[in-house]
Amino acid sequence: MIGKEKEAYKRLENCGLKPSVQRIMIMDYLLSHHTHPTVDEIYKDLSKKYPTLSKTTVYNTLRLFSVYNAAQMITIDEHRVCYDGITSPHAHLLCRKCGRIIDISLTQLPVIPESKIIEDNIIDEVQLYYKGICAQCARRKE
Amino acid sequence: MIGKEKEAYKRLENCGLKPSVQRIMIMDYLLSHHTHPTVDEIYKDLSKKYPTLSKTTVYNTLRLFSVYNAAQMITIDEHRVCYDGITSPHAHLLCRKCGRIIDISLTQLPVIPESKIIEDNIIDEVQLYYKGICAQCARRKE
DNA sequence: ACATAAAATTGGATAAATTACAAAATAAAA
DNA sequence: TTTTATTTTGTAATTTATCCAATTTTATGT
Repeated sequence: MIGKEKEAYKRLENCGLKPSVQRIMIMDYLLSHHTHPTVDEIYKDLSKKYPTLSKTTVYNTLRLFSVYNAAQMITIDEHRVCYDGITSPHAHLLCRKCGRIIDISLTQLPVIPESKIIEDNIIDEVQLYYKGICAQCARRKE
Repeated sequence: MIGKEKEAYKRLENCGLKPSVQRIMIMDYLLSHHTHPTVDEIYKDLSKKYPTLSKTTVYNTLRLFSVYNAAQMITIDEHRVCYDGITSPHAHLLCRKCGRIIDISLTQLPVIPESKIIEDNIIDEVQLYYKGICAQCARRKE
């Protein structure tokens, strides 16, 4: 296993997931592409190097990651689910112009506890989504 | 037009939307069902009383509502989009047990501005999603 | 190491959600 | 009323995601 994949391997271990070739490959993709990729993007990219990879495996694996908190499932886009290898809390912005999903730091924002009881509901996951125009597109406008 | 639909009519007017029969019907449904219904639920219910209603119309109309801020589009559930006739800011909880979407008041929670510039990004919509177990299911557990 | 059991992956079929689009109906304007 | 614009409808097509049985890989016990 090459060095780059060490981190992926560790993440899987830490989350209690057996590190198969496919899981390492997919986790490594998430850790080296902070673009909030879709299943299809990951599948298309990885199947270049590993042609027997099944799309079902990509679906199953990413879902598994999100259940085991090894990755975040993002549902900001009504059309498709995206994934994020960064599991520390932060918000996401969907740009209505370019369609990209941008990370927004929570440092200046109200801190939202990851786990909490609110009105007797037991919360185990929080997602804060913004929609609008990203900084890049806002500049390009003029 | 019966009294119940007056509110729907007004909401459409206020949001700059022409009040057609279908739009009033769909808006009225949202205003009298605070269950965060899916397109399919709305379509199935309304087509009982109005059999020629097209599902495409329901899709188009709800999308229109969300663009004109006459309703909220909710993408907390990865499988389908839901709609909410309440446009004032509040959070949503998806219960992992019963699948319902529950409204969570923001009064005790950090206030999240509806419109703001964050790190040069222009924000025009905010969605705060929680996942976990709703109070009802949590009680039922024992 | 070998046989067996368990877990993970594969790929094709299938299902569900959503959109495209052109025709028909309705409403608005001239 | 005629014309024009808007809205609705219904079918077909697309996209996303899941099901499932066969295969492959990994783990377990002898």
